[in-house]
Amino acid sequence: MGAEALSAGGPSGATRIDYAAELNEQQLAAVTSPGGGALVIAGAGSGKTRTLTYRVAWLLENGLHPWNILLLTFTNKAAREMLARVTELLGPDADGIWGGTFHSIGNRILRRHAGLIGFRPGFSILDREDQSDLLKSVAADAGAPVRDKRFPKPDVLAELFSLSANTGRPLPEIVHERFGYFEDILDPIAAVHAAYDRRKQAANVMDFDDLLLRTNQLLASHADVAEHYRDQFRHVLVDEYQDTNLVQSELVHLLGSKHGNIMVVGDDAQSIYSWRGANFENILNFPKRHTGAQTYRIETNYRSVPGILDVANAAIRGNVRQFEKNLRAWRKEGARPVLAELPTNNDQAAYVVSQILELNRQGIEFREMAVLYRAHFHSMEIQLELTRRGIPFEVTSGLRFFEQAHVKDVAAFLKFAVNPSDETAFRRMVRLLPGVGEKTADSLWSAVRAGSASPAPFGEVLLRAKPPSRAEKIWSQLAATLDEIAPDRKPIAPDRAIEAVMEAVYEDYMRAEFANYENRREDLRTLAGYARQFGSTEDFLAQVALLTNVDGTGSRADTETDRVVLSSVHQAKGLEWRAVFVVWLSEGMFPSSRSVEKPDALEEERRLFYVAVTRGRDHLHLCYPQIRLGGGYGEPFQRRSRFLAELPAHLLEKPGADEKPRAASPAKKTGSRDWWY
DNA sequence: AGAGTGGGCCTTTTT
DNA sequence: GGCCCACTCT
Repeated sequence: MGAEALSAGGPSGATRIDYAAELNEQQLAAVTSPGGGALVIAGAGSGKTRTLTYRVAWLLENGLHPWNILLLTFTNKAAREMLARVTELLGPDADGIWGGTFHSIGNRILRRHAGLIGFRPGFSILDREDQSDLLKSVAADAGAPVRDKRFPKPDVLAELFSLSANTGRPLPEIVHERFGYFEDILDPIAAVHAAYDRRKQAANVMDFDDLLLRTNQLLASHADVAEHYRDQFRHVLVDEYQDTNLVQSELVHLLGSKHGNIMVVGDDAQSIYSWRGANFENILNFPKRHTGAQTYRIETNYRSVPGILDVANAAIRGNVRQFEKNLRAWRKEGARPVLAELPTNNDQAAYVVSQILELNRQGIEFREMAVLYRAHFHSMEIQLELTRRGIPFEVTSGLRFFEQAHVKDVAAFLKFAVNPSDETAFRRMVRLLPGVGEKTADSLWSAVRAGSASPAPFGEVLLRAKPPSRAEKIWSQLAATLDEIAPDRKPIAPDRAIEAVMEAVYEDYMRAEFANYENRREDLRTLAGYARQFGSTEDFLAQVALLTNVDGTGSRADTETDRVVLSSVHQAKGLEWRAVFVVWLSEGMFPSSRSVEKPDALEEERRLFYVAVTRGRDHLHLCYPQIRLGGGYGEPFQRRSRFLAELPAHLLEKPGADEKPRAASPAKKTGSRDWWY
């Protein structure tokens, strides 16, 4: 199946890429797979992205039209990188591939056919914060006991509903399994759930989960639409398959089943997102689901020195449920990983920083080094120490560009102008006005709601509501602004709309509200510049919702680029550094105390450790403190992580003589455990 | 509505 | 040790 598309030879004639020379044998086998189901198990650092991009190039060179390829990724970053690399290989011949995140592809399909499932094409997208805002209002209206301390907060509700959506399992099951303490209030929770769905439909808004669920619903209920896309996508390729959830694998199946050419690439050993619904079974069961599927393994690691890979292979051995595999080192020699046991967390920080300085003296740039940890608060002392010693660093956390309040505020005006049923946007917008809080926003919305669906000018519609006297003047200004950015309800270009909103109301607001007004104004200027490339405000808003990345905006880009990276292991996936420090390898930290009693969760922690270890190219330091100082809660005495205990001792070295940890108490390991508790 | 205070809680995160 | 939330007071 599908092979007929590939055998004819490309219309453009001569092959330009020498696949056999540029790929190793295992990569080549996957790249030139005849079609049908294909599972590519790609170990860490084995050239997974390379394989996938060459596969796309190979398909195109063999005559497939770009339009017939669907390339699904998990993140925007991966999508961009992949498409850029294909373009690098083939140039404009690659234009027209359907590539992107699951959500963006869902969005693209739904924009065309939303009408068939009770939405209108101009629907807006709720991000997590919008979702919480709406849920708060829905819960109150649905008569849920929100004043009861035990009733879940909007964020928790969102988590619950999302987990149910992404795992395809009914709410009661999710509650029973993960939120047992809510079981006796399941009824009101379910009522909120149902009301939330109705409210979204009425407001013509979708949350992130809807972009997947509704796409599946559309394809399952409208055979003609499904057939159209099934025809089109002769080859479906999926990256990071181990992180897909049930809904996503369903979508892959719905779109790829006609031609059956589905290639999924992933590494079961790096599946670290089950807690948010990823289904590790997808990759384990792929061969069963797609009978006749070929399995390809790519196991040569080009990244790390052999010593690091020995540790990685030993680390993952403790897991039961996995495809058997063994990373083979391509590199021949290098330093052995170091096990650094430090007396306290402060010593740990001092050790890491002194090692960073030492490696820097040896010629490794700061940006080539990373400190990885299980949870963000583990980085505290390291940050202090780096600051103290004047070493530049960056922390990969915090708000993303499009999640910042001022960006979302301005977007709310545009959202409402495009979709006047969007009550979340309306609420956000009016709450910027003086004297308007939650209650007033409610009453304003009920006054405006009916008219907002009519084609009347906003000036007229908003007149029906009575704002607090303090806000009367600005109220008419708001109406005028809305009519300015959507005269006759037709939105103008997004960049001009942003400028209009800033000029009319938002600049004044920012100046009064934010100490860093200048920076924020600069952000919005950047946003307007970014918006210029979009044909319509609707497209722009969909992108803003889906693309939560900061990069590419860079208005306030730090000039210092040589910085040590501090990152959670989750966020480090897919990246690599010459030197990697893994800190807080103690029981209860890594693995997290919440996971130690659940075997599945513990296996995931172990995979996480595997991910951490395999980020390092030349140097790896595994660190843990024996005593935790200064921490407010929990046990001060730390025990070495079981993940370290599982490693054969000969794989690890003691810290080098020149940078010995300060206190030298030769720690007793076993036998003295009772002493700790 | 908004500022101020005390109590409880404390992974990981993309879209 | 610090943040977020709920509650109180103005």
